[in-house]
Amino acid sequence: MNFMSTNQPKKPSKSDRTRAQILDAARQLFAEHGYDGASIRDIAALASIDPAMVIRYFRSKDELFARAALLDLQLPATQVTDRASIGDAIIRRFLRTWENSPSATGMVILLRSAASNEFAAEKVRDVFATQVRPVVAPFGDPADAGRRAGLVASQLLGLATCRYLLRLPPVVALSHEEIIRDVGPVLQRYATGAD
Amino acid sequence: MNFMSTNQPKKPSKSDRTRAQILDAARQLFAEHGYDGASIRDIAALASIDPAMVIRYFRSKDELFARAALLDLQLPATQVTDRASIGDAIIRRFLRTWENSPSATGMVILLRSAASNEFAAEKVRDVFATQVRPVVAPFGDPADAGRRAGLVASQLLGLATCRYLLRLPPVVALSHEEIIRDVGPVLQRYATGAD
DNA sequence: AATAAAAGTCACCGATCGTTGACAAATGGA
DNA sequence: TCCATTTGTCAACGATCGGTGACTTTTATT
Repeated sequence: MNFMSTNQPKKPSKSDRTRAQILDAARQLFAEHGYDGASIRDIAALASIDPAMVIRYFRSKDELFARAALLDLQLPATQVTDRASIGDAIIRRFLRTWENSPSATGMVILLRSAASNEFAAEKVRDVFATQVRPVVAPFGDPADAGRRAGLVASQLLGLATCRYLLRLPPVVALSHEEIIRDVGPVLQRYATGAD
Repeated sequence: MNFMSTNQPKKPSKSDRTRAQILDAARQLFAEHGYDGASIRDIAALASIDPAMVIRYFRSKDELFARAALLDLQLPATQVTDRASIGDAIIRRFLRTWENSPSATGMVILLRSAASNEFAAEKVRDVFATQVRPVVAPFGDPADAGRRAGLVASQLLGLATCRYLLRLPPVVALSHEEIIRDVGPVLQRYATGAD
Protein backbone atom coordinates (compact mmCIF):
# COMPACT_ATOMS: atom_id res chain seq x y z
CA MET A 1 0.00 0.00 0.00
CA ASN A 2 2.44 2.60 1.17
CA PHE A 3 0.05 5.45 0.53
CA MET A 4 2.33 8.18 1.81
CA SER A 5 5.58 7.56 0.00
CA THR A 6 5.55 10.07 -2.85
CA ASN A 7 6.18 12.98 -0.49
CA GLN A 8 8.52 12.71 2.44
CA PRO A 9 6.37 14.23 5.19
CA LYS A 10 8.51 12.93 8.03
CA LYS A 11 12.27 13.12 7.88
CA PRO A 12 13.71 14.29 11.15
CA SER A 13 16.26 11.59 10.61
CA LYS A 14 19.97 11.85 10.90
CA SER A 15 21.74 14.10 8.45
CA ASP A 16 19.21 16.88 8.43
CA ARG A 17 20.46 17.86 11.85
CA THR A 18 23.99 18.29 10.52
CA ARG A 19 22.61 20.28 7.64
CA ALA A 20 20.84 22.57 10.05
CA GLN A 21 23.94 22.90 12.22
CA ILE A 22 25.96 24.00 9.22
CA LEU A 23 23.32 26.51 8.18
CA ASP A 24 23.08 27.93 11.69
CA ALA A 25 26.84 28.31 11.95
CA ALA A 26 27.00 29.86 8.48
CA ARG A 27 24.27 32.38 9.27
CA GLN A 28 26.01 33.39 12.46
CA LEU A 29 29.45 33.88 10.90
CA PHE A 30 28.18 35.48 7.70
CA ALA A 31 26.21 37.93 9.81
CA GLU A 32 29.24 38.72 11.96
CA HIS A 33 32.00 38.90 9.38
CA GLY A 34 30.38 39.06 5.96
CA TYR A 35 30.92 36.74 3.00
CA ASP A 36 34.69 37.07 2.69
CA GLY A 37 35.35 37.17 6.42
CA ALA A 38 33.68 33.84 7.13
CA SER A 39 35.64 30.86 5.78
CA ILE A 40 34.26 27.40 5.22
CA ARG A 41 36.74 26.11 7.78
CA ASP A 42 35.48 28.58 10.38
CA ILE A 43 31.89 27.60 9.71
CA ALA A 44 32.74 23.91 9.95
CA ALA A 45 34.59 24.46 13.22
CA LEU A 46 31.64 26.32 14.73
CA ALA A 47 29.33 23.51 13.63
CA SER A 48 31.78 20.94 15.02
CA ILE A 49 32.05 19.03 11.79
CA ASP A 50 34.58 18.45 9.04
CA PRO A 51 35.05 21.21 6.44
CA ALA A 52 34.46 18.68 3.68
CA MET A 53 30.93 18.14 4.97
CA VAL A 54 30.05 21.73 4.24
CA ILE A 55 30.77 21.16 0.57
CA ARG A 56 29.09 17.77 0.70
CA TYR A 57 25.79 19.22 1.89
CA PHE A 58 25.93 22.50 0.04
CA ARG A 59 27.75 22.35 -3.23
CA SER A 60 29.87 25.46 -2.82
CA LYS A 61 30.40 28.46 -0.59
CA ASP A 62 28.30 30.59 -2.91
CA GLU A 63 25.39 28.19 -2.63
CA LEU A 64 25.74 28.03 1.14
CA PHE A 65 25.73 31.82 1.25
CA ALA A 66 22.63 32.00 -0.89
CA ARG A 67 20.86 29.55 1.40
CA ALA A 68 21.96 31.36 4.54
CA ALA A 69 20.91 34.74 3.21
CA LEU A 70 17.71 33.82 1.47
CA LEU A 71 16.32 30.66 2.98
CA ASP A 72 14.43 32.40 5.72
CA LEU A 73 13.88 35.69 3.97
CA GLN A 74 10.14 35.52 4.49
CA LEU A 75 9.49 39.16 5.16
CA PRO A 76 6.27 39.97 6.98
CA ALA A 77 3.66 41.46 4.72
CA THR A 78 2.62 45.05 5.12
CA GLN A 79 -0.93 45.10 6.22
CA VAL A 80 -3.01 47.30 3.98
CA THR A 81 -3.41 50.71 5.49
CA ASP A 82 -4.64 54.17 4.61
CA ARG A 83 -2.62 57.08 3.34
CA ALA A 84 -2.40 58.82 6.69
CA SER A 85 -0.58 55.99 8.46
CA ILE A 86 1.68 54.59 5.75
CA GLY A 87 4.85 55.94 7.41
CA ASP A 88 3.89 54.39 10.70
CA ALA A 89 3.13 51.07 9.02
CA ILE A 90 6.48 51.00 7.22
CA ILE A 91 8.63 51.69 10.27
CA ARG A 92 6.69 49.12 12.31
CA ARG A 93 7.26 46.51 9.65
CA PHE A 94 10.91 47.49 9.55
CA LEU A 95 11.30 46.80 13.26
CA ARG A 96 9.37 43.56 12.98
CA THR A 97 11.57 42.43 10.08
CA TRP A 98 14.90 43.33 11.64
CA GLU A 99 14.29 42.42 15.25
CA ASN A 100 11.43 39.96 15.52
CA SER A 101 11.44 37.67 12.55
CA PRO A 102 13.46 34.68 11.40
CA SER A 103 14.59 36.89 8.52
CA ALA A 104 16.49 39.23 10.83
CA THR A 105 19.79 37.39 10.54
CA GLY A 106 19.38 37.06 6.79
CA MET A 107 18.90 40.80 6.50
CA VAL A 108 22.07 41.51 8.45
CA ILE A 109 23.97 39.03 6.29
CA LEU A 110 22.76 40.65 3.10
CA LEU A 111 23.45 44.20 4.18
CA ARG A 112 26.90 43.46 5.59
CA SER A 113 27.98 41.60 2.49
CA ALA A 114 26.34 43.97 0.01
CA ALA A 115 29.20 46.46 0.27
CA SER A 116 31.68 44.09 -1.32
CA ASN A 117 29.65 41.22 -2.76
CA GLU A 118 27.74 41.85 -5.94
CA PHE A 119 25.31 38.99 -5.39
CA ALA A 120 24.33 40.42 -2.03
CA ALA A 121 24.08 43.93 -3.44
CA GLU A 122 21.77 42.73 -6.19
CA LYS A 123 19.62 40.94 -3.63
CA VAL A 124 19.32 44.11 -1.56
CA ARG A 125 18.19 45.98 -4.65
CA ASP A 126 15.71 43.20 -5.22
CA VAL A 127 14.33 43.53 -1.69
CA PHE A 128 13.95 47.24 -2.39
CA ALA A 129 12.11 46.58 -5.63
CA THR A 130 9.74 44.00 -4.19
CA GLN A 131 9.27 45.22 -0.62
CA VAL A 132 9.66 48.99 -0.59
CA ARG A 133 8.63 50.26 -3.98
CA PRO A 134 5.24 48.52 -4.28
CA VAL A 135 4.30 49.61 -0.77
CA VAL A 136 5.16 53.24 -1.36
CA ALA A 137 3.98 53.56 -4.94
CA PRO A 138 0.19 53.87 -4.42
CA PHE A 139 0.42 56.78 -2.01
CA GLY A 140 1.55 59.61 -4.27
CA ASP A 141 2.21 60.77 -7.79
CA PRO A 142 2.97 57.65 -9.86
CA ALA A 143 5.62 59.60 -11.76
CA ASP A 144 7.32 60.16 -8.41
CA ALA A 145 7.17 56.58 -7.19
CA GLY A 146 10.86 55.84 -7.79
CA ARG A 147 12.06 58.97 -6.05
CA ARG A 148 9.74 58.50 -3.08
CA ALA A 149 10.68 54.85 -2.69
CA GLY A 150 14.36 55.72 -2.98
CA LEU A 151 14.12 58.26 -0.20
CA VAL A 152 12.29 55.78 2.01
CA ALA A 153 14.97 53.17 1.27
CA SER A 154 17.76 55.60 2.10
CA GLN A 155 16.30 56.22 5.55
CA LEU A 156 15.57 52.56 6.25
CA LEU A 157 18.94 51.31 5.06
CA GLY A 158 20.69 54.06 6.99
CA LEU A 159 18.87 53.14 10.17
CA ALA A 160 19.74 49.47 9.65
CA THR A 161 23.38 50.28 8.91
CA CYS A 162 23.81 52.44 12.01
CA ARG A 163 21.88 50.15 14.34
CA TYR A 164 22.79 46.63 13.23
CA LEU A 165 26.08 46.91 11.34
CA LEU A 166 28.09 49.85 12.67
CA ARG A 167 26.32 49.66 16.03
CA LEU A 168 26.52 53.41 16.50
CA PRO A 169 25.80 53.72 20.24
CA PRO A 170 23.14 56.45 20.18
CA VAL A 171 21.28 54.64 17.41
CA VAL A 172 21.50 51.29 19.16
CA ALA A 173 20.11 52.96 22.28
CA LEU A 174 16.93 54.08 20.53
CA SER A 175 13.81 52.30 21.75
CA HIS A 176 11.16 51.02 19.39
CA GLU A 177 8.87 53.79 20.56
CA GLU A 178 11.45 56.47 19.82
CA ILE A 179 12.14 55.06 16.38
CA ILE A 180 8.44 54.91 15.55
CA ARG A 181 7.89 58.43 16.83
CA ASP A 182 10.93 60.03 15.17
CA VAL A 183 11.35 58.12 11.91
CA GLY A 184 7.70 57.35 11.18
CA PRO A 185 6.78 60.91 10.22
CA VAL A 186 9.84 61.17 7.98
CA LEU A 187 8.83 58.03 6.11
CA GLN A 188 5.31 59.41 5.89
CA ARG A 189 6.67 62.56 4.28
CA TYR A 190 8.91 60.62 1.88
CA ALA A 191 6.28 58.05 0.95
CA THR A 192 3.52 60.51 0.14
CA GLY A 193 5.66 63.27 -1.30
CA ALA A 194 3.96 65.84 0.90
CA ASP A 195 5.80 68.98 1.94
CA MET B 1 75.98 76.47 6.27
CA ASN B 2 73.16 74.28 5.01
CA PHE B 3 70.53 76.30 6.80
CA MET B 4 67.59 74.37 5.43
CA SER B 5 68.48 70.79 6.05
CA THR B 6 66.43 69.89 9.11
CA ASN B 7 63.20 69.85 7.11
CA GLN B 8 63.00 68.59 3.59
CA PRO B 9 60.96 71.36 1.98
CA LYS B 10 61.64 70.32 -1.61
CA LYS B 11 61.51 66.74 -2.72
CA PRO B 12 59.66 66.33 -5.97
CA SER B 13 62.39 63.92 -6.89
CA LYS B 14 62.05 60.42 -8.20
CA SER B 15 60.41 57.96 -5.87
CA ASP B 16 57.63 60.20 -4.65
CA ARG B 17 55.95 59.77 -8.00
CA THR B 18 55.85 56.00 -7.53
CA ARG B 19 54.52 56.52 -4.04
CA ALA B 20 51.72 58.66 -5.41
CA GLN B 21 50.97 56.14 -8.17
CA ILE B 22 50.59 53.40 -5.59
CA LEU B 23 48.31 55.52 -3.43
CA ASP B 24 46.14 56.48 -6.39
CA ALA B 25 45.77 52.87 -7.47
CA ALA B 26 45.05 51.78 -3.90
CA ARG B 27 42.35 54.42 -3.44
CA GLN B 28 40.66 53.42 -6.66
CA LEU B 29 40.63 49.68 -5.94
CA PHE B 30 39.77 50.03 -2.25
CA ALA B 31 36.85 52.25 -3.24
CA GLU B 32 35.66 49.77 -5.84
CA HIS B 33 36.13 46.46 -4.04
CA GLY B 34 36.72 47.21 -0.36
CA TYR B 35 39.66 46.17 1.78
CA ASP B 36 39.49 42.42 1.23
CA GLY B 37 38.56 42.65 -2.43
CA ALA B 38 41.58 44.69 -3.42
CA SER B 39 44.82 42.71 -3.28
CA ILE B 40 48.30 44.18 -3.16
CA ARG B 41 49.04 42.47 -6.45
CA ASP B 42 46.02 44.11 -8.07
CA ILE B 43 47.06 47.50 -6.76
CA ALA B 44 50.61 47.01 -7.98
CA ALA B 45 49.38 45.95 -11.41
CA LEU B 46 47.19 49.03 -11.72
CA ALA B 47 50.13 51.22 -10.69
CA SER B 48 52.37 49.36 -13.17
CA ILE B 49 54.97 48.48 -10.57
CA ASP B 50 56.18 45.43 -8.70
CA PRO B 51 54.09 44.16 -5.77
CA ALA B 52 57.15 44.25 -3.57
CA MET B 53 57.35 48.01 -4.02
CA VAL B 54 53.98 48.42 -2.37
CA ILE B 55 55.36 46.89 0.81
CA ARG B 56 58.60 48.79 0.40
CA TYR B 57 56.88 52.18 0.39
CA PHE B 58 54.07 51.38 2.79
CA ARG B 59 55.01 48.85 5.39
CA SER B 60 51.93 46.65 5.13
CA LYS B 61 48.52 46.45 3.52
CA ASP B 62 46.93 47.79 6.69
CA GLU B 63 49.13 50.86 6.64
CA LEU B 64 48.44 51.41 2.96
CA PHE B 65 44.74 51.17 3.66
CA ALA B 66 44.97 53.64 6.49
CA ARG B 67 46.81 56.09 4.24
CA ALA B 68 44.38 55.63 1.38
CA ALA B 69 41.35 56.09 3.61
CA LEU B 70 42.58 58.88 5.83
CA LEU B 71 45.28 60.82 4.03
CA ASP B 72 42.90 63.12 2.23
CA LEU B 73 40.10 63.02 4.71
CA GLN B 74 40.03 66.78 5.07
CA LEU B 75 36.33 67.28 5.37
CA PRO B 76 35.06 70.76 4.59
CA ALA B 77 34.08 72.69 7.67
CA THR B 78 30.47 73.54 8.33
CA GLN B 79 30.09 77.23 8.14
CA VAL B 80 28.42 78.61 11.22
CA THR B 81 24.74 79.05 10.67
CA ASP B 82 21.56 79.78 12.56
CA ARG B 83 19.08 77.31 13.94
CA ALA B 84 16.61 77.73 11.11
CA SER B 85 18.97 76.56 8.37
CA ILE B 86 21.03 73.86 10.09
CA GLY B 87 19.39 71.06 8.09
CA ASP B 88 20.11 72.84 4.84
CA ALA B 89 23.72 73.46 5.89
CA ILE B 90 24.28 69.80 6.78
CA ILE B 91 22.95 68.34 3.54
CA ARG B 92 24.92 70.86 1.50
CA ARG B 93 28.09 69.93 3.30
CA PHE B 94 27.23 66.27 2.74
CA LEU B 95 27.04 66.78 -1.01
CA ARG B 96 30.22 68.84 -0.99
CA THR B 97 32.04 66.14 0.97
CA TRP B 98 30.88 63.20 -1.09
CA GLU B 99 30.92 64.67 -4.57
CA ASN B 100 33.19 67.69 -4.68
CA SER B 101 36.10 67.19 -2.38
CA PRO B 102 39.31 65.19 -2.41
CA SER B 103 37.85 63.29 0.54
CA ALA B 104 35.11 61.78 -1.58
CA THR B 105 37.05 58.67 -2.50
CA GLY B 106 38.22 58.24 1.08
CA MET B 107 34.63 58.35 2.29
CA VAL B 108 33.58 55.66 -0.17
CA ILE B 109 36.52 53.51 0.87
CA LEU B 110 35.66 53.85 4.53
CA LEU B 111 31.97 53.15 4.12
CA ARG B 112 32.43 50.19 1.80
CA SER B 113 34.98 48.57 4.07
CA ALA B 114 33.21 49.42 7.33
CA ALA B 115 30.81 46.52 6.96
CA SER B 116 33.53 43.93 7.34
CA ASN B 117 36.61 45.80 8.56
CA GLU B 118 36.70 46.89 12.16
CA PHE B 119 39.31 49.58 11.59
CA ALA B 120 37.11 51.20 8.96
CA ALA B 121 34.02 50.85 11.14
CA GLU B 122 35.77 52.56 14.02
CA LYS B 123 36.88 55.35 11.71
CA VAL B 124 33.30 55.88 10.53
CA ARG B 125 32.18 56.14 14.15
CA ASP B 126 34.96 58.64 14.65
CA VAL B 127 33.78 60.73 11.71
CA PHE B 128 30.33 60.67 13.28
CA ALA B 129 31.69 61.80 16.63
CA THR B 130 33.82 64.61 15.25
CA GLN B 131 31.80 65.75 12.25
CA VAL B 132 28.12 65.12 12.96
CA ARG B 133 27.65 65.26 16.69
CA PRO B 134 29.35 68.61 17.38
CA VAL B 135 27.45 70.23 14.52
CA VAL B 136 24.08 69.00 15.70
CA ALA B 137 24.58 69.33 19.43
CA PRO B 138 24.10 73.10 19.89
CA PHE B 139 20.67 73.21 18.23
CA GLY B 140 18.49 71.39 20.74
CA ASP B 141 18.20 69.87 24.16
CA PRO B 142 21.74 68.90 25.24
CA ALA B 143 20.34 65.76 26.86
CA ASP B 144 19.04 64.81 23.41
CA ALA B 145 22.24 65.48 21.49
CA GLY B 146 23.18 61.84 21.04
CA ARG B 147 19.77 60.80 19.81
CA ARG B 148 19.47 63.77 17.44
CA ALA B 149 22.96 63.22 16.03
CA GLY B 150 22.26 59.51 15.63
CA LEU B 151 19.12 60.17 13.62
CA VAL B 152 20.99 62.63 11.41
CA ALA B 153 23.75 60.07 10.89
CA SER B 154 21.24 57.36 10.00
CA GLN B 155 19.81 59.49 7.21
CA LEU B 156 23.18 60.65 5.91
CA LEU B 157 24.74 57.19 5.96
CA GLY B 158 21.66 55.72 4.34
CA LEU B 159 21.77 58.27 1.55
CA ALA B 160 25.48 57.57 1.02
CA THR B 161 24.93 53.82 1.05
CA CYS B 162 22.12 53.93 -1.51
CA ARG B 163 23.76 56.51 -3.76
CA TYR B 164 27.46 55.62 -3.72
CA LEU B 165 27.70 51.99 -2.65
CA LEU B 166 24.58 50.12 -3.71
CA ARG B 167 23.92 52.61 -6.52
CA LEU B 168 20.18 52.22 -6.17
CA PRO B 169 18.98 53.72 -9.48
CA PRO B 170 16.29 56.10 -8.18
CA VAL B 171 18.68 57.42 -5.53
CA VAL B 172 21.52 57.85 -7.99
CA ALA B 173 19.14 59.78 -10.23
CA LEU B 174 18.38 62.40 -7.58
CA SER B 175 19.76 65.83 -8.41
CA HIS B 176 21.51 67.98 -5.84
CA GLU B 177 18.49 70.26 -5.78
CA GLU B 178 16.11 67.38 -5.09
CA ILE B 179 18.29 66.06 -2.31
CA ILE B 180 18.57 69.47 -0.69
CA ARG B 181 14.83 70.02 -0.99
CA ASP B 182 13.73 66.58 0.23
CA VAL B 183 16.35 65.59 2.78
CA GLY B 184 17.20 69.02 4.16
CA PRO B 185 13.94 69.43 6.09
CA VAL B 186 14.28 65.94 7.54
CA LEU B 187 17.75 66.74 8.83
CA GLN B 188 16.38 70.01 10.19
CA ARG B 189 13.74 68.10 12.10
CA TYR B 190 16.21 65.53 13.40
CA ALA B 191 18.88 68.08 14.33
CA THR B 192 16.62 70.40 16.28
CA GLY B 193 14.34 67.77 17.76
CA ALA B 194 11.27 69.71 16.67
CA ASP B 195 8.01 67.94 15.94
C1' DA C 1 24.47 -11.55 10.99
C1' DA C 2 25.20 -9.79 6.22
C1' DT C 3 25.29 -5.97 3.41
C1' DA C 4 24.47 -1.71 0.89
C1' DA C 5 23.86 3.02 1.54
C1' DA C 6 24.59 7.01 4.28
C1' DA C 7 27.52 9.87 7.15
C1' DG C 8 31.86 11.28 8.56
C1' DT C 9 37.21 11.46 8.30
C1' DC C 10 41.48 12.51 6.27
C1' DA C 11 45.11 14.01 3.26
C1' DC C 12 45.89 16.83 -0.32
C1' DC C 13 45.41 19.83 -4.74
C1' DG C 14 45.98 24.24 -7.02
C1' DA C 15 45.34 29.03 -6.39
C1' DT C 16 45.92 33.25 -4.08
C1' DC C 17 47.21 35.93 -0.36
C1' DG C 18 50.65 39.25 2.30
C1' DT C 19 55.32 39.52 2.91
C1' DT C 20 60.44 38.80 2.61
C1' DG C 21 65.17 38.93 1.09
C1' DA C 22 68.68 38.44 -2.33
C1' DC C 23 70.05 40.64 -6.24
C1' DA C 24 70.42 43.92 -10.51
C1' DA C 25 69.91 48.52 -12.43
C1' DA C 26 69.77 53.37 -12.10
C1' DT C 27 71.12 57.54 -9.96
C1' DG C 28 73.87 61.25 -8.25
C1' DG C 29 77.56 63.36 -5.48
C1' DA C 30 82.84 63.16 -4.73
C1' DT D 1 85.39 57.78 -12.82
C1' DC D 2 84.40 55.64 -8.61
C1' DC D 3 81.16 54.41 -5.36
C1' DA D 4 77.35 54.49 -2.18
C1' DT D 5 72.55 55.16 -1.99
C1' DT D 6 68.31 54.76 -4.02
C1' DT D 7 65.07 52.37 -6.93
C1' DG D 8 63.36 48.43 -9.09
C1' DT D 9 63.19 43.10 -10.23
C1' DC D 10 62.60 38.40 -9.19
C1' DA D 11 61.71 34.14 -6.97
C1' DA D 12 60.04 32.22 -3.26
C1' DC D 13 58.23 31.63 1.79
C1' DG D 14 54.46 30.17 4.70
C1' DA D 15 49.69 30.61 5.44
C1' DT D 16 45.03 30.29 4.07
C1' DC D 17 41.56 29.67 0.90
C1' DG D 18 37.71 26.76 -1.70
C1' DG D 19 37.26 22.39 -3.25
C1' DT D 20 38.17 17.04 -4.36
C1' DG D 21 38.45 12.19 -3.75
C1' DA D 22 39.74 8.07 -1.47
C1' DC D 23 38.85 6.03 2.62
C1' DT D 24 36.60 4.37 7.18
C1' DT D 25 32.79 4.30 10.27
C1' DT D 26 28.02 4.25 11.31
C1' DT D 27 23.27 3.26 10.30
C1' DA D 28 19.37 0.84 8.69
C1' DT D 29 17.24 -2.91 6.24
C1' DT D 30 16.65 -7.78 5.15
